[in-house]
Amino acid sequence: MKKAFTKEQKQLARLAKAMGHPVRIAIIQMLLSENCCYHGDMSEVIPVAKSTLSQHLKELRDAGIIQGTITLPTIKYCINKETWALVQKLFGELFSLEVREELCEL
Amino acid sequence: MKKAFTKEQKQLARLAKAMGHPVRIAIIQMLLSENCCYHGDMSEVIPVAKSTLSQHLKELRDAGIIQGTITLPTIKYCINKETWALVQKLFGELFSLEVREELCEL
DNA sequence: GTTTAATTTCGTAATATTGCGAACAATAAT
DNA sequence: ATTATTGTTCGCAATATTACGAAATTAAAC
Repeated sequence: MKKAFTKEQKQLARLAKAMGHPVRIAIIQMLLSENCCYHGDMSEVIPVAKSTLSQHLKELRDAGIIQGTITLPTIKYCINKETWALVQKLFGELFSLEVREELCEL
Repeated sequence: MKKAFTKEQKQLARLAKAMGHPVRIAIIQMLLSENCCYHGDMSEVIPVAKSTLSQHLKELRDAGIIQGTITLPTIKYCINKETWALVQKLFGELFSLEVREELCEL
């Protein structure tokens, strides 16, 4: 029987997709290791035009993975802790499924 | 200084991207829980046309996450254990970076 | 009030993704 | 030989992604 996708499948796919680009991985790593930083900080390190960086920041924001606080003229970005906890939970659940040995030879 | 992306950033992005669709999450979950199965088995459960399912299987194959063995007239799919271990390692490294509390209020 | 700084939004182009049904393999069964 | 069975590939259309520079935004600094 065909079933619609579960909420968790959709969430996981959404979050994985948001992480599916080197620029966005770099942003996430930077925010995780430095906790908070600004567009400009990231722009100095990540090899992409500023406007492109903005687009990637927006996608991570839309996925809920990061959040920004306006402290004009800059914007401070950081990881959204709730969403990040969800990311860890959902991927953790997937990783907890053990790959059985027996049946999987090529 | 702008740096090119590291190999790991590119790998992680590639793998995340491959997981960034509900159909592909469903495939991965099914292969993890049943270890191996056939296109037909998945087609009965996953709400998408067979040709579309094939495309998603191909993408997961191209990313190295799954592999298929031909046992005509069927093809048996299963998780690629090496790649799956890499997925766990790379995401694990990302998750091991703790989100610091202090600086991240909205 | 004009300039400066930091970032986003707009416009645009190139490419990629997603989805479907129809047509195509490749073999087993009749 | 013909017909099922199981998947894949093809052709096509709609939409989304990625990228860049130029223009717009917003408020502080002069």
